[in-house]
Amino acid sequence: MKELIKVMKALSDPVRVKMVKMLQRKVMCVCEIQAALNTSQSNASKHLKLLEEAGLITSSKEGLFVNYSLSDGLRSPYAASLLGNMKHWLESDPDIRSLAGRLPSISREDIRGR
Amino acid sequence: MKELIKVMKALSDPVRVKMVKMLQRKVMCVCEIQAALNTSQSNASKHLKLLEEAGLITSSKEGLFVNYSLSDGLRSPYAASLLGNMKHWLESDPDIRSLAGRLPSISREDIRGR
DNA sequence: AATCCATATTCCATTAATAGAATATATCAA
DNA sequence: TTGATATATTCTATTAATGGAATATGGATT
Repeated sequence: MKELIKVMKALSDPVRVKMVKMLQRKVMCVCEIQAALNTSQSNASKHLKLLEEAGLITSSKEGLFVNYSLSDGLRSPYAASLLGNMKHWLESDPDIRSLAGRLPSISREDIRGR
Repeated sequence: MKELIKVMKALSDPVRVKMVKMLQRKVMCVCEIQAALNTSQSNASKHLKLLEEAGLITSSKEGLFVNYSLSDGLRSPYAASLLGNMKHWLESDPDIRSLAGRLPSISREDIRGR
């Protein structure tokens, strides 16, 4: 029960849902996610932690960067099912479409300058 | 997006998840649900309202009673998918099994006396 | 070593969620 | 109409969730 609640709670926030939708499109580091969502660094980091604890995403270090990607779902059947749903959900949502459109122009190399 | 968040939030609380699991087994009125969950009347009523607003359950009046049942999911594709998942999720959860076991002995006729 | 940089964590304030008690509403019975 | 009953709503208090600023951590670069 607790595990299910954790996954549901993780997907109960617009910021985190947007993060999942972004990671469906590409692997991203924290600073890229932060830039895409136009939020604070701590906020991005905290939301990502919640998603990871729910088994929805995973992280791996690459030098100073931490890359986040969608989970394979092996850890949580709830996460696996929901990730399957999320793949087609919100694909026509205006906010998600615009966010997805901006993704190609967001790269870690460009971020510091801006 | 808002609609999805509403459904996810609705299923992010143990009380409401238990309500859904109970309604998978039989149609119940508020006082039966309240008795099964051993909570206050206002609490039961409020949680049910949330579930209904999310499109997960529906209600119909029968005299003084209000019967709640699972939604057919026509109103919200998110609710429909999640209800499908919930059908097999938590079937072996101890709390849910014990709750389901108690259901047959809970009837509106008996409640006032106890 | 000293510094820089990306990320994580802590701190603090604000808002949302939850619960029970009290009250309001509506329907049935006498 | 009066009273009883099931449910909904309001009120109030407590806890959880959210967000930004500040700080800590750890790896890379000089």
